[in-house]
Amino acid sequence: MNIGEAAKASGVSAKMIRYYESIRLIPTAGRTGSGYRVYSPTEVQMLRFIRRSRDLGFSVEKIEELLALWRDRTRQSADVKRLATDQIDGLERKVREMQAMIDTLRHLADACCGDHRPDGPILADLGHGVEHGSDCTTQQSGKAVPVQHFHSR
Amino acid sequence: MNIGEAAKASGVSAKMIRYYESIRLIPTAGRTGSGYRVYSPTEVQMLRFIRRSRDLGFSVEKIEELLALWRDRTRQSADVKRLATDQIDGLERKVREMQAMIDTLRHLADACCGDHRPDGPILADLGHGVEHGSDCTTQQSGKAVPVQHFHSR
DNA sequence: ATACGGCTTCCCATAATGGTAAGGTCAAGG
DNA sequence: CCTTGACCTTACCATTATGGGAAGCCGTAT
Repeated sequence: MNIGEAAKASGVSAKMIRYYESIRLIPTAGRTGSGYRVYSPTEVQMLRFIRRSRDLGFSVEKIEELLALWRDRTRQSADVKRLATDQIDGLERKVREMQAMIDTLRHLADACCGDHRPDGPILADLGHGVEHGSDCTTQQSGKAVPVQHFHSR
Repeated sequence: MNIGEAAKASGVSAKMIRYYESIRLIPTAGRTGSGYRVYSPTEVQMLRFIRRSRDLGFSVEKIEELLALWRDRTRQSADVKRLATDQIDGLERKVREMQAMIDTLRHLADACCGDHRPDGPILADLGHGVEHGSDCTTQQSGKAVPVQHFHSR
């Protein structure tokens, strides 16, 4: 199996397979005489494992741990469970942060009539913080909350 | 006001102020004779506007639009409202995706006893269990859902 | 033989931010 | 007057995970 076939079979792009090899997430692939990488079904399976883990939001760093557990015959399911619940906690924290942003934005949008007046409360609020007596105080201390930014893909 | 004071007053790091200038999000700052950047209260206010918008999850690209509206005296509040609701929609979509990940993970974690048995269902599911003889029926669609990855900061 | 498609490596780009290094500047104190 | 320390400047590098592209080799079908 060459890299293209392995990519199709695993759902991981050839580019990413090479990348995973370069960062040693996966072992160095074997080569044909002419230098083509070759993959066994076992390696494709590992790629699928990685792919699925990425789909579940695990970072490459976490996947390294998961792979170690996967390979380790002496692993204990509690270890795996801990990784999973940590991941859940992280995701839930992010969800809460985003929900807070949504609440504030909805509050601002509701106060904005969407009409043709030359000024709405949103920009004023953004510029001056709390104004108009609005209680957009979901914004806590002066310290910034780590924020995720999203680009549509 | 030099860059350090402007940073403190706006909550935007000096590093990021220079970055915003370099990408032309903010106009080129004035300089003292010796080359120090100087900031007026108006510019500090713009930085605060940016900072608050970032806190609400707007990308720099979106903030460019918001700033244009902020500066444009002929702006219509409907335009601002549209940006806000678009942002809400994007955030909600991401929340739904993450919730789906959480559900899947919780399902896996619940099925995992957290005990000392040398194997749990999580790894088998992630890897499609080929190694341990289970079938591949846990596999869903081959198409990936766009996924966010989170690093704790 | 030739063309096409797949493979290789290497370099570049993304978004937003932090870090570091080498050097100039300013204000206070000896 | 000179030193010290805090602050400023630019420039470069790193991060995460991924895609794009070029230049060149390889394999197969016509």
